[in-house]
Amino acid sequence: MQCCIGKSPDKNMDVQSSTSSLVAPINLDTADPAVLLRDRAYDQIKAAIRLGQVQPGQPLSETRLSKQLGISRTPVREALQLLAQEGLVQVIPGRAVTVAAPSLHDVMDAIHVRFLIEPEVARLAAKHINDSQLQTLLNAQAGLDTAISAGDRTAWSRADNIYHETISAACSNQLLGDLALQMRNRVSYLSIDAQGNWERLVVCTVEHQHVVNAIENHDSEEAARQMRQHIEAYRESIIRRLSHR
Amino acid sequence: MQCCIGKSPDKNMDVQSSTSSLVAPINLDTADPAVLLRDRAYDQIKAAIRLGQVQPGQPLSETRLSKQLGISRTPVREALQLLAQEGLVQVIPGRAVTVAAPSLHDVMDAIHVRFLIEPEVARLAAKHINDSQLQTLLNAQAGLDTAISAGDRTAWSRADNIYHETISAACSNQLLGDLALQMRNRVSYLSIDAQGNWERLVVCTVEHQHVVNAIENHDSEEAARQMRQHIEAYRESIIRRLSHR
DNA sequence: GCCACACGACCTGTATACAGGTTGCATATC
DNA sequence: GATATGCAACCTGTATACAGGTCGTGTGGC
Repeated sequence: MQCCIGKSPDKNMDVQSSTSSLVAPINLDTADPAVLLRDRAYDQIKAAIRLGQVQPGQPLSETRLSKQLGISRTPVREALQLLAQEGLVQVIPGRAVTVAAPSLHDVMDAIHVRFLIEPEVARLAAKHINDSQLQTLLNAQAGLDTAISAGDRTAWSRADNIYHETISAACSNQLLGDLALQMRNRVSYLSIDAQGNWERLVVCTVEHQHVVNAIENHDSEEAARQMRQHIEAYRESIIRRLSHR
Repeated sequence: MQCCIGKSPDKNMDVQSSTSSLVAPINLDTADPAVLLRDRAYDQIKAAIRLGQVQPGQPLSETRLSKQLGISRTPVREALQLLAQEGLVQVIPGRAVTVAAPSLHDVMDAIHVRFLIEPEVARLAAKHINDSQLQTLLNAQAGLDTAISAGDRTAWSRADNIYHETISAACSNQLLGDLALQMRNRVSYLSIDAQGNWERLVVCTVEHQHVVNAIENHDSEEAARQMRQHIEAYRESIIRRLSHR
């Protein structure tokens, strides 16, 4: 049961109704009109899911979202369908759209795919990365280190995103890179992952460093090997966390 | 330039206009109303692309498709966005939607992903396939053989689809299986692939048989190995065909 | 004969309208 | 008090309306 869904809606307040706003309204005046509303809605909803502002299983009503974003249902609906295709939301036809709540089996399936894909992404990145991308990657790694020193989970997560996005972009196979990011996004917002214990983040940062080192040395095989180890450790950390409950 | 696009449309014939129908209209009376129009539009458009009834690069106007299918633009638009996500059509925002015309580089990227994914699909299928799926697979293989004997390309293609769909379904990782099918669909409609020379189809059928044998014997490693060889041969056949031009 | 420009058909992106269907609550009945 | 039933709000799926923008064609000027 969600706190703000059963509430009787104020019919007079047609925009930004009494429901607590899970997503910020889109400012139609200042925003670049060339960017489609659909894409902006997509970004906002995706961010809300990734930040945990809406929980897995929670319904995402098109009507409500369109009011909160200050746009019509059409672009919201299209954004939700994109997210459904990526596995972040689940559509129950004719009934509801909810934040996806993948089972443990689903999570393991996604990790399995990551295990197949990401070592190859790292291998290719080590071969094809350019100077600017390498600099971004090194900065991201530095960001991870800093976040660990500062004990800042949010900063770590931000740097981690840049880290993965940079490697995916550097692999010279856009399809493969996009798939890698998608597989990651499929599970990264789940509490099982996002709130991983601090010790794991520390270890993870070291693993990331190993991958970065290999990429910096353009050592493809080593990069793939390190990434494989990283995914394997990630998989085991999730299994361990589950068995602890 | 398409033959029927520049034609001045007959405003009076509001449905099924003079444009030659690339997709058959959806019969709203007989069809199951539980199936969404979006999904039926998706199936029809996808089939038209896969059958080569619309060529890569050719524009797919929402308006025209909705008239041809006898439904409104909304479900057509949603179907096109699904297809765009799967890489079968390309959206040029604000301008047009066209049948995707991937470059050689794009094709090679997709094959690279298949090379990573499909051997694992075969490996898992050999482990997890059930009796009914195995029977379907054996039937599909028999269909391939029959089609080769009869010299029937269409029948071969149909059996090939069932073959791949069955293996993907049998791999017990739905995400992985779906990805495998998607990667295949991304290129299978291209003339470079679909009209592969006959000799290749004969060899391909033998390769398929090797995979089937391994799966039937539940020999995972051998299934993976055979599938790897199959994809590699496929890749080389495409390179060979291109260098012949 | 060639180029610039204006017009018009068409198309996409977005908003809104309409038609079922579902869900949950309140009331009535046993 | 527990269960059945009816109602009302809401929601999705689909259709339609509206607002720009794009592209090709045809005409006028040079």
